[in-house]
Amino acid sequence: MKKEIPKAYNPQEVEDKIYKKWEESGKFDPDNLELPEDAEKFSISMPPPNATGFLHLGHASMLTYQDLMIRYNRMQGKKALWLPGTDHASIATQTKVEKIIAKEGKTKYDLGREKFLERINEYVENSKNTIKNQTRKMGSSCDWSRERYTLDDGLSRAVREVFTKMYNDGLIYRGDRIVNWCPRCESTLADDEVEHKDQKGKFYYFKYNKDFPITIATTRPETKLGDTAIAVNPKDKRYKKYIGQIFEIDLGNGTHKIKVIADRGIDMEFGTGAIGVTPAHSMIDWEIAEKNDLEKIKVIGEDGKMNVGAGKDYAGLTALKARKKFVKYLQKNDLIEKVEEVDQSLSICYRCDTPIEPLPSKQWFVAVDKKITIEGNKYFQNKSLKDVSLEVVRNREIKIIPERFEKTYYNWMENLHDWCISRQLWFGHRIPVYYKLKVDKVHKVESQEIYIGGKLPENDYKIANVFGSNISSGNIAGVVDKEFKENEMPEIAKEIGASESVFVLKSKNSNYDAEFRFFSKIGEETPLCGHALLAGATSFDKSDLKIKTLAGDIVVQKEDNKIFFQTDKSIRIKSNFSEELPFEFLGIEKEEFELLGIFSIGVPKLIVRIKDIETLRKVNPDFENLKKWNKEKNFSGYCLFVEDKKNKNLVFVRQFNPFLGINEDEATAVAAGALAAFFDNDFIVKQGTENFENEIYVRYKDDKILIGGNVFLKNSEWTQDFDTLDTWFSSGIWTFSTLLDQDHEKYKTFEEWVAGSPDLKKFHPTSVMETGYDILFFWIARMILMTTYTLDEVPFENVYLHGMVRDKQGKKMSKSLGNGIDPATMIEKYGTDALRLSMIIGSSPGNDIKMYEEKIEGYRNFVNKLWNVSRYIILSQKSKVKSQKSEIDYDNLTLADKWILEELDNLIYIVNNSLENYQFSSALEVGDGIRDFMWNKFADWYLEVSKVQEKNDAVLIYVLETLLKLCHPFIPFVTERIWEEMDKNSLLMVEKWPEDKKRCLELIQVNVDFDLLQGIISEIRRIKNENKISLKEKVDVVINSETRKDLTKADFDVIEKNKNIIEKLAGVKSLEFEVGVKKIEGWIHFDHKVSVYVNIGDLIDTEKEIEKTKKEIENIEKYITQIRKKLGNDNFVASAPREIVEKEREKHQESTIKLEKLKGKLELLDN
RNA sequence: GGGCGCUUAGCUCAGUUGGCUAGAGCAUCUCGUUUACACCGAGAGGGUCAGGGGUUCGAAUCCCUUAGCGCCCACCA
Repeated sequence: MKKEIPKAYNPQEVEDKIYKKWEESGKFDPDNLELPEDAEKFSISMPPPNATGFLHLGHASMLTYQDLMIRYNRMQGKKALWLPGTDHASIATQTKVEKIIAKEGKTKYDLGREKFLERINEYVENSKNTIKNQTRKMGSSCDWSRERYTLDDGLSRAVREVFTKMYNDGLIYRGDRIVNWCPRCESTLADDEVEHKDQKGKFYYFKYNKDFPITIATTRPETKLGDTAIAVNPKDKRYKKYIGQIFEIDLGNGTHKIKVIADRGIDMEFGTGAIGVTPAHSMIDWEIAEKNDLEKIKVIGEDGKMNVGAGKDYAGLTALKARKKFVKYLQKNDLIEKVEEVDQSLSICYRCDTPIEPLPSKQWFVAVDKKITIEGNKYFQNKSLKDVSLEVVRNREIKIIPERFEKTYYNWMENLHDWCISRQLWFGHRIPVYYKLKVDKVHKVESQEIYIGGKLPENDYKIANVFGSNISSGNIAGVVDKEFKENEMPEIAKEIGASESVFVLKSKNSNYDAEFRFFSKIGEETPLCGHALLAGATSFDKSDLKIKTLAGDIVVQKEDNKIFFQTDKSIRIKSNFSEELPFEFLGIEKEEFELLGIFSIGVPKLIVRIKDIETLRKVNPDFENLKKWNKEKNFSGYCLFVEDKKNKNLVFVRQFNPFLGINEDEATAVAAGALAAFFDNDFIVKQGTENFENEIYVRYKDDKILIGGNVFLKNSEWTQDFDTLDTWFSSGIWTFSTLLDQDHEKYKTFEEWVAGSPDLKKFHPTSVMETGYDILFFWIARMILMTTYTLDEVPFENVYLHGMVRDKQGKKMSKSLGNGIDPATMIEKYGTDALRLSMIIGSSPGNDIKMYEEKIEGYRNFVNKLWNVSRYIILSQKSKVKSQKSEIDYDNLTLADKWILEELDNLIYIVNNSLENYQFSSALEVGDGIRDFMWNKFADWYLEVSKVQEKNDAVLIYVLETLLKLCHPFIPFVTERIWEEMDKNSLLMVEKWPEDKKRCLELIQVNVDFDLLQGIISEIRRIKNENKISLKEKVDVVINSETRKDLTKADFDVIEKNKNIIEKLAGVKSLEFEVGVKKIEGWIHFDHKVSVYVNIGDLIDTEKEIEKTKKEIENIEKYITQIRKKLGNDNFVASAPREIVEKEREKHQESTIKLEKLKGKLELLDN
């Protein structure tokens, strides 16, 4: 009764079903493994794939290695947990979604923060599902019930808790420092998120002006507009005399001072030996400036374009254009000495390849060098994060495989600078810092009250809104819904902590609709206030307002959303004022703008709406004339903006203040305040620039407003920091945040939470962290840093680093090169098992692996071979396998049985050994691995023999079962499927892993004997083959030994006993053996152990055989000479180990015999 | 500039304290549709272990050096 088993293994039909079966069994969850309490744990935290896009071969390889380890350990009876998840990957995901919406012609500002985040979440949901499905496709036996996402509620709380803890321990601080800024992402980057690209560049040698005594050299002339010093080496004789001198220069952007300073770090050989110090736009210059207390002039803005600091000739230009312009300026003034071509490395963003601008900025940092002591902590006793992170690897608490990466790790860790963790991205964990303004702390940002982590306290006072670029010049505008009393206002201002404040009060005085007070300093009333007007005007429904101010009465008219003002004192504004606007100074036609309103802090300004963005770009003011005009009209400038027709929320504002000179911050504050007031706080105001100097984006609706890094408070609530945390901050706590009890609300404190999380106790530290070496720094290092600190234990015991997957040429796979292989396609074509094998075989820790389709195809054959081996055994069973409980009868085994059992035992040992040492490839293919056993030993020899001798089902089944177990971690699908076919009512996945029994007392003899059989069979086959005799054609064979020395009685017994095997496998008609025969008819060949005489008459090609034999003789003579030389060397005999010498002697003897035989053969052939 | 790695058969790679005439798989060539498998079987050919030097009784393996390739780090302004 034969079962139907397909001839070829068909993975497509099998894999999904098998995976479902595993998943439904619940055995991916270690709690369902029915193990004793004290069973050893084995846990892996799956490196969370980015929640973006698809799984690529890199993921496939990672999943393969981890699944392999998990399955191996699970079968060994350990509590095996593989915890899967995904990472929100803020910068990568946000960039991706930005690209997607760009195809729709939109930017994130078009959508606004909320909608944009919705879009991202939608996208993430989608890719998470894709990733999960593809992870399943790979056969990953991870515990889906414990799946996590970095933005999960629990994980997010963990982030806040850790942040707070670090803050409280003084390890997190907010600092004003130079950071890496990506203009495209509009965000900071950590040092290691910056990549470098080699580039040709020009090296300009020039002087600031004709009389300047020192020439400097630079590749970025445009930054020199922000120079405040020249640094030279103190030993440099050329410049010594200038050190300490201060020069005044003007590069066309106003005068500033240049101080000549000494710095030992300056290379005298390089360039001119003098460098222009640009504190705001170079990391090293920043440090020099810090040391020397230099002024820092910012000339490039967050958009990567020159800002007002560079002067009006440059403001708004891209750095590149500004460079050209500045070089032209230098040429015109004959200041350039020479220009050289040099190789330089350009810093680019690791996510979008945009060149990085170093910019000064206020950001949050993790202090890595600060030494702290935590009571009762085994690591932190006057140690820094860096100290401990180094220590745990140095003392082998964490082992990195391969070891050489430890050096890399040390090197990186030792050079680590404070880690900038704030990002100006929208997607991610908001920094858990809340700000609140208070009276006595209002003057400096540094003294803002800060609330870290957790929930906010109750509101304790009320402000209508606050605006201002910095607190010292910050403004508060409010509508106070109560009767105005003469001396009340200063008190209110004090109470709410305004440094400058405006109040609009509803008046009961019938002459006025409102009254207002503006306080330029606390308690000091002043007459001017544009925001007040706006704030006030918008607070009333009436279209005509009469407002009382200290400056006089103002009439406000609202018409079609426009507001017109008329005052009797400071400004005369008519409703037809737009006619009077100096549009000609702006370089645009009058139809292209309209007056919208007026506002002011000190001096009134106009607010003008421009028709569209294009028009706004055209604006090119004539400052000289504007200045004059302003003076006449008592104006200080304009605020121009464009309202997006489609989306009312998008507004670009451009501020001109030719009268006072432009102060970015103030302009921002003014515009922001005005607009916020005018539009009833419907906007977030974000300082930024696109093409214009001093422009402000009023970008989207929210209840929070950010102005130039400060907050715009509404309703006096605590306001959370707008920035998000570096993605790696949350990844850094991944190993334990995922194991914390997700029902976290029942724990009040972090300590309680940790104590109340059983999984954490059970599975942490994780056993192995398996990942690519490319994220050693990004991730591994940060996990070590964060976990040792937070939990007082390491995140993992071992780190296994795999290499990158590359194409056949060794190139990185990438979409642009089109050389990528899609794992899904490969799985479709060849099956997951084949793909997995192609990942494992030929790979070694830390080394890249080359991947190409032919390789995968090759391993499909491997899988199929196993399938057919099993098919044969299963089909050839006399009785059903199911009831096969019969033990192997060890007393009744044939030579082949014994041989295969010993070989199998040896295989178990090899596989175990390889896996324990993370040598996955060698378990399978290298040397005597699984492949060799399965294919070359079991299939090619044992199964063939078993067709000849009486079948020993018990042996066949035992070997197959064991083989399947050994194969399972590598190729889980096919093995499980075969297991089914064997009618086992169990899952192979949780079968017990084989142990090598070391029962091989007979091993050596068995091997020798079977080797003899194989040798004879191979020899006969070879002879036939070389003489073009079909294997099928039966020949007569005589096996002979000239002397008893090389072929014993026992050998003859073996041959006799297994005669039928030789006859069958080698195609032999009659087999005889003799001793001492010198010559028989026909043809002769020698093996090293036996001589085989094959009687095949005339069919031999004697010439060829003679030649071959001669060559062989030559070779062996050479070899013997070598050995003799060795043995003749007294030094060798004296100093080499005894067993080596003994081996050499044996070799000598054997080859001498062989040589004699070969000579005999030649003699026979010659006849 | 500093660090790490690689170079072994046409290709992909093993070769773990230095000791089999340096091994696999793929590809090549020859023969073969033998009732598990042509996604197969039987056999064969193919390497100055990148070059040079050194240590050693003995080097693919350890040291030095040269060349080529690759990667990482770094503030050459």
